[in-house]
Amino acid sequence: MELNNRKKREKEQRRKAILKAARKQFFERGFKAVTVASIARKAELSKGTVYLYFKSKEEIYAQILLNDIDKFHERTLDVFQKSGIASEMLRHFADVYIDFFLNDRELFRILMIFMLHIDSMKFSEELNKHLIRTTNKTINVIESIFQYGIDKGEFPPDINVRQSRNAIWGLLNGVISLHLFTGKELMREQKIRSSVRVGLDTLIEGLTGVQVMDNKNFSSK
Amino acid sequence: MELNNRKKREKEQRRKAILKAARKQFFERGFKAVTVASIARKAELSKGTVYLYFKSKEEIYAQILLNDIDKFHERTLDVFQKSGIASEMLRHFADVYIDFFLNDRELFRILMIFMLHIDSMKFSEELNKHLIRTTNKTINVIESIFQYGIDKGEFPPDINVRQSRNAIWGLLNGVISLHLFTGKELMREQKIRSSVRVGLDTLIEGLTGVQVMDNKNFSSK
DNA sequence: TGACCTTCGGTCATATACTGACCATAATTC
DNA sequence: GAATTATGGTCAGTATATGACCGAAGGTCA
Repeated sequence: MELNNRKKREKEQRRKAILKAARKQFFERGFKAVTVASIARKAELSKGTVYLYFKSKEEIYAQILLNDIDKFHERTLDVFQKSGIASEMLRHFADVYIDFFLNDRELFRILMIFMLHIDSMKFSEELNKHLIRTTNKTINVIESIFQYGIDKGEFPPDINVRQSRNAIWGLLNGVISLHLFTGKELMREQKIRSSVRVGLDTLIEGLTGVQVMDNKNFSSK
Repeated sequence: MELNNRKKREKEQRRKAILKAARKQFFERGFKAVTVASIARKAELSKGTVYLYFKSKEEIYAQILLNDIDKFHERTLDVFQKSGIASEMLRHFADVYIDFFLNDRELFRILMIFMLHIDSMKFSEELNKHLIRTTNKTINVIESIFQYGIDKGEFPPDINVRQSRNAIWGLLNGVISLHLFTGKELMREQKIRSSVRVGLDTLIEGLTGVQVMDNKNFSSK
């Protein structure tokens, strides 16, 4: 049957309600501790109905993670709009990265655990692949920035793009992981930003030999 | 089956959607010209579904009319809150009456036709009874005000309450009908209010012998 | 006038959506 | 390691929605 608008709207509403209820619970209590029944209850649906919209508990989790990461990825694409200078793009990227994960620590924690212990996670092959692919899309943004810097003559043509990308990625994750996993959770946002800024500039200089101009105002939004 | 909240909410939503779609069409094009199919279409439901919520086209119409009148009746009850003086209550009643019908001319038109040509309307006995009963509830508010005036000593005890009530009711309907059914639809709201005011005060004086104080500010909202 | 056509209120068999008791299995308890 | 509990996933049963269909009423035309 041809679905009319109302029906479509209502289906989407149900889907959203399930995802919303699930997201809250997963991020509060972790994948394991949350039951499908409790998701259903919160979404004001029965368990059976949840399974009409998603084929498994894991699929719900997957859609939440992948959707969140996608939203993040989309935001990182802004860096190409805001500036024509590669080093500024990298700074902008770092800002977006920090913003996003400061506002969604649990997602970051999950992804970190995923990346660090990929073998021990018992997600399906399917979800693993998706997560890796989606994560890579984001990592590649960094690579693109370096490539852009080379093309524009801002960076020397002989730098190792791949290695540079990994270094930046590692720096960002390192600082934020430190923040999340050590006892230093209360480290102030501004502190994180400034340590990332310093590390970033140093790293860019080391990788490319380019002296990054000291623009202290840059991070102000 | 025990209906959970979501189900209840959604049922109410459907009902509201049908009534909303129907109300608009009935008041724009009249009872006859509107088809159940078009109501259903506007409410984004099928004709069959409309009949799950209402047992006939007339029942939909009935609920709309009765509900509108009930809302009106409720508002007229305010008169007992706002003042302890019967003549002011009558003025207040007139204000509410005018306000309501200026904002809902079609309902008024329908009721007028109903009252004037009750025999020619082909509503069911059921709806006729309801309409009359509901209308009477409102007329009785006027009667109550007169009774209150007598009890408080504001009006002489020997006035004919029933007759007074009918006179007021007639005055209000007369002025508004004139406005609606003659070519003078563009007569300004303020004009109607002032002609009702003058007529009302004169009528009260004639009926009760009480000189109504000339309080020109009364009607300001 | 009466045969034909159109329209529309109302019905109902079918289709879609939702539910929660149930099942198999894995975790936990004792 | 038997017994109990907890939970992901299934499915037969129920509730809700749909639109093709029917009959009556009114209109049209010869």
